Amino acid sequence: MLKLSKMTDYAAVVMARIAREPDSAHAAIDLAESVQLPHPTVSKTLKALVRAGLLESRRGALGGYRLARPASQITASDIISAIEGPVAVTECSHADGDCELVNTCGVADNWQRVSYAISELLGSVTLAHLASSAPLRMPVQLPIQAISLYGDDEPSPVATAATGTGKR
Amino acid sequence: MLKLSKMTDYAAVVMARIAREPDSAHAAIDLAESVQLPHPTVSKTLKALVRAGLLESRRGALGGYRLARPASQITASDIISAIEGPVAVTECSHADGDCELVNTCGVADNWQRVSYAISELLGSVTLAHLASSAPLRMPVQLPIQAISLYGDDEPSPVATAATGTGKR
DNA sequence: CTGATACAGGACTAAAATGGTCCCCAATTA
DNA sequence: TAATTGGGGACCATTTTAGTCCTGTATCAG
Repeated sequence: MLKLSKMTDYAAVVMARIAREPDSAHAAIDLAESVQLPHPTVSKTLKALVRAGLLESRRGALGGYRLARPASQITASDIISAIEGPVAVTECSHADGDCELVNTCGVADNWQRVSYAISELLGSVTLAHLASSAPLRMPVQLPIQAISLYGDDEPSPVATAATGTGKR
Repeated sequence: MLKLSKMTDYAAVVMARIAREPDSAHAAIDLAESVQLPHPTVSKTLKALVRAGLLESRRGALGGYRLARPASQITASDIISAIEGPVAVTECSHADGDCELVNTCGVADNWQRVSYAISELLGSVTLAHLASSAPLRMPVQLPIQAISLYGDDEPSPVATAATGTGKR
């Protein structure tokens, strides 16, 4: 399925909800009400988003949550990472070298690149996009044209970029 | 993490292994040996790949598995779907209308498009690519340029395409 | 025809991840 | 000072996942 967890799903919904009314603070209980989800669950999600630096919180009466930065500067990738950790398709996509099967695996490098491409894609979708009711236009036949085999002699610029990314 | 399951990971590794030697039949036990994974597990994975139509099997002595079609015509998306079902980022990405929160959610449509884009991306990576030792060149900054907001009045071609896809 | 090989299908178990709840504490404001 | 609201983490139930095993069936060699 390559599915996001429910918590991440909730996070996106709640973030979008806040993004549509960015100038006021939103109490967890109100958000829970407006998205029709149980309060404790929403609350837990919000805490994670604060910890990840995507939301700011204020306690006390009149407190609540608001975006830490404009919705156009928060990406789908940010939200996903906040809840489930860095985007990586396979265990070894983040290149820590702790997989003892690297030798017999034979696909690790290429998975890493795929992972990187997905990560880029998700990084290009902002919360402003998600919250918008105007549909996005996604690159329909684009990937097929863009992907091509790279010469053996020529070092791939993507390879180095991808390797440098996946810290954990 | 947006992570594939281990079984899917194994599936990719094993498929790649077979793809590198497409003209002979490969017994499960030999494959298990060569990728250093337990035999029953590899066997289970292979069965699933046969059921999905990606591999053909033959029983008996001299039997084993081989690709059902050329490696260039098997995609990463095929392999993932074979093990974990159709690629979908969220529960509602496959548009069956069985999510009672659609009204309060507000992001379903856009997640569907993201899901579709990822699916396309994975559909453009073939087993031949994965098995190749030559690194792929992935579209590094491409998605950012390709994604843009779509006018409200103009119906998005992607929207219709995506909706038609996610049968289960 | 017989026996060895190798896949098919599915039951089963153990371990881990996930979703969700609850409680007590700290900060803020009226 | 009291009411409100988030912070942190413990905790539990359920589901999912990974992995094993067993019984059956097709194929081939001799």
